[in-house]
Amino acid sequence: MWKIEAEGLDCDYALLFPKKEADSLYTQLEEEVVYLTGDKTKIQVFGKVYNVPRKQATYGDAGLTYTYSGMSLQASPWTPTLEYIRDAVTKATGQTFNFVLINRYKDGHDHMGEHRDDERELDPLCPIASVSLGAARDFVFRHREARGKQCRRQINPVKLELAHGSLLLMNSPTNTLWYHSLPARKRVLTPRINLTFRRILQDGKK
DNA sequence: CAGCCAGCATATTT
DNA sequence: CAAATATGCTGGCT
Repeated sequence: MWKIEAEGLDCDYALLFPKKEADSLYTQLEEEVVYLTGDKTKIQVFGKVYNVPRKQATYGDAGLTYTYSGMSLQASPWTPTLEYIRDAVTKATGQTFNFVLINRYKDGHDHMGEHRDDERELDPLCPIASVSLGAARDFVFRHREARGKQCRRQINPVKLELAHGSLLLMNSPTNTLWYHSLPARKRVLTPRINLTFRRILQDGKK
């Protein structure tokens, strides 16, 4: 397990699963996970509607709802594989989670834009655990004050590669001060499944 | 070289 | 004010 640190950024990175186990978890998830369809695959940004450039699914404890970008997503009940991964993350980090957002990037064209995980129902003090399975992908952090043409400060972005079977733990206050993204990588031809384990507050108020 | 790719600023309206 | 988007531009690499 090693530390990734910068001003206001605090992450831990580790290989959680050896290759063989990661392979079988990946295969099981490809069979088990049911991704969102219909309206839930659309997103509205700057007044325009787009198809989300990846597939998404939400699992978690009964009754939990996760809201972002104006849509409300209900958690499906945990599958055995997801429980297994969740418990492995808890064992490695000492943190407990009641929800997981799954993003599936079918190849290097699928991606995710710059954002922070600052939803209302997330406790900003709880870390978010990101498990990667499948194709390795680059991952980029940028400080919020180092964005835009006339940014206040010059702070270098932090880049890393998320490997098959890896765990990235994003600790407070990383998610408040830094944006992160999964840029497109046209040369990547195979899928990556990413699971971000979170703790959602029951009565989400911030 | 030409074509592709990556990085980054910007669009626009709720 | 800020946005889990795409696009257009620049500059670099193959």
